[in-house]
Amino acid sequence: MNHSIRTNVWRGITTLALQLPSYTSERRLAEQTCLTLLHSCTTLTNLTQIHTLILKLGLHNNPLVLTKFASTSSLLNAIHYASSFLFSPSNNHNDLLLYDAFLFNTVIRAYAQTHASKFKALEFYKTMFTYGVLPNKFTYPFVLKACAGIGDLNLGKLVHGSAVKFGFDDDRHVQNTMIHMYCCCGEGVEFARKVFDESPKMDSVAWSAMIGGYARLGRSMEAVGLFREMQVKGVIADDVAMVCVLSACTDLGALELGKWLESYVERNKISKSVELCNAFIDMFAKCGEVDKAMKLFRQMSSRTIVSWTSVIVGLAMHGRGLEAVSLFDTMIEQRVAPDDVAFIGVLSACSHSGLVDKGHYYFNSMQKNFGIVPKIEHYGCMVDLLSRAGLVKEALEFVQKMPIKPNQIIWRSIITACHARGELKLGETISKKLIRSEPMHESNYKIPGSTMIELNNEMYEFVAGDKSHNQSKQIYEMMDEMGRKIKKAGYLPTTSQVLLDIDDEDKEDALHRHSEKIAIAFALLNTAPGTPIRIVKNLRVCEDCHSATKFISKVYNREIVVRDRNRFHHFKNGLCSCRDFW
DNA sequence: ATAGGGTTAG
Repeated sequence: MNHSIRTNVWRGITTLALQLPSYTSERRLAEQTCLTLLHSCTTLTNLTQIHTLILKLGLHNNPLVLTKFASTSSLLNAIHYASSFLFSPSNNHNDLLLYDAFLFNTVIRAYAQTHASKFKALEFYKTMFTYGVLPNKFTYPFVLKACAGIGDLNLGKLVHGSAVKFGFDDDRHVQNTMIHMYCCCGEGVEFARKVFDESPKMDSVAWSAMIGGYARLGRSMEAVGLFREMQVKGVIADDVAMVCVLSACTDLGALELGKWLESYVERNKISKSVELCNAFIDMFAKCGEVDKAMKLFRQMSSRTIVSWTSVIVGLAMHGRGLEAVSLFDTMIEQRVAPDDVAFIGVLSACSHSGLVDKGHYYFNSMQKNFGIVPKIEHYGCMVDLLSRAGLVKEALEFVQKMPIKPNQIIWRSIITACHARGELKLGETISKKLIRSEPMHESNYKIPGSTMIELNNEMYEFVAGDKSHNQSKQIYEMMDEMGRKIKKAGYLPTTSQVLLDIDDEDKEDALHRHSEKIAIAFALLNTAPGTPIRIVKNLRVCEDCHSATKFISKVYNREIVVRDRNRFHHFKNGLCSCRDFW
């Protein structure tokens, strides 16, 4: 129905309804009228009119009308209004027939999908028992979804127990939501796995719930492993399962796997939903192939804000800030409304490419032109932008003027800038303050550095000084050779970033054993000459590794693509795409 | 009427 027809129908039926006598004997007509009205109700004003009408016609104890009222309210984000009417004392509470499971399910569903009211869903789940209404098999997916949103394991177990008690735990939908719910509850994954393993017939939904659960927790290897198991079991993935496994693949930086997944989609004719395309864009960008991501983006027939943001963030990560910014401008020209995440993307693009004025412009425009209130992340981007550009003083002033309390991330980007700019005293002062106010921050320095590399469909992970690999001997010989060759080419070790209190020779040795050098040696040993090497670091690349990798790319004539915690470095012929600005 | 999904500063 188009808008004007809808409005006319609305007017017509309203006129008719108001002519009905109160407590009309023609209950069916009154009921039908109300249901039709609710069906075409699109505004809150209409809803309150219908409310009045329901009372006038004495339909406040008609379950059919009440349920429709609840679901319409839910669509209009007004479930609170509906539930306070439905369960108000003026409604006849003694009439138990008034409420049925369908009505409660509608209310529970509405609250479960409303962001801030998951607890309300559980409240109504309890309320249904006090009214003597028993849950049915449709009740549990809604309640479990609310539990997933709350993320409380004990609550989840309680509802699980309840579902068992009423015999709904063998329902496929209930089981699948149960898996999802447990995956969303901190320590619950193992419980999810138990439900998953005990399910007699696992469909694609169950697999995606479990794979997605692992992926969200950063247990990407397990996610990919489970996807492989799924293929062995002969279950064909659908687009949602693909999104789940792709997010794990993206996390691992496993480009070969990503390409294989792309061909899997083609082979199995999986529908290319917007979400799936977005996941592919993100994967290609974060596995080192932004151009491929751009190509996919251009081919998409319809895009969402997430598609734009993914490709903007992707370009930014590769240091292609100008392209990212111009894409953002195109997006605005095409009247796609940016959201807060899109602004984080464009601001970080400015930051990584030193576009200070542009950054200021976007930051100011987000509130002025788009009514988006900047969050701590946006302030963080601005501080980072100023800090990286060497404007440490301006960054500090910005922090002092911001209306939000700065967090550790913000302080750390200033400290990093201080080190880079030789403002050691200032950096130290801030560091000391930070340690005093947030003693926990030390834990951040204790994450061990590791580097991953994909080779022949296998992921290899190395930590500093790693000797666990069976090629270890050759790897260390290769590293010695690398060291000799790059020194000859002019490489000088940068030992200033080594924090340990040891002498220079040992410091050099410590650098020499950094995980990314091990991974590069491993790659040089196992890949064909002239082919690109791709590695993924879990931390920011250190200055010495950055310098060494530049030399390695030249001496061994290899393109080396490094993804670190924040961004990409493309090393080629002795130079890096970040132009030493990272 | 019911289940699983994408982008986020360093």
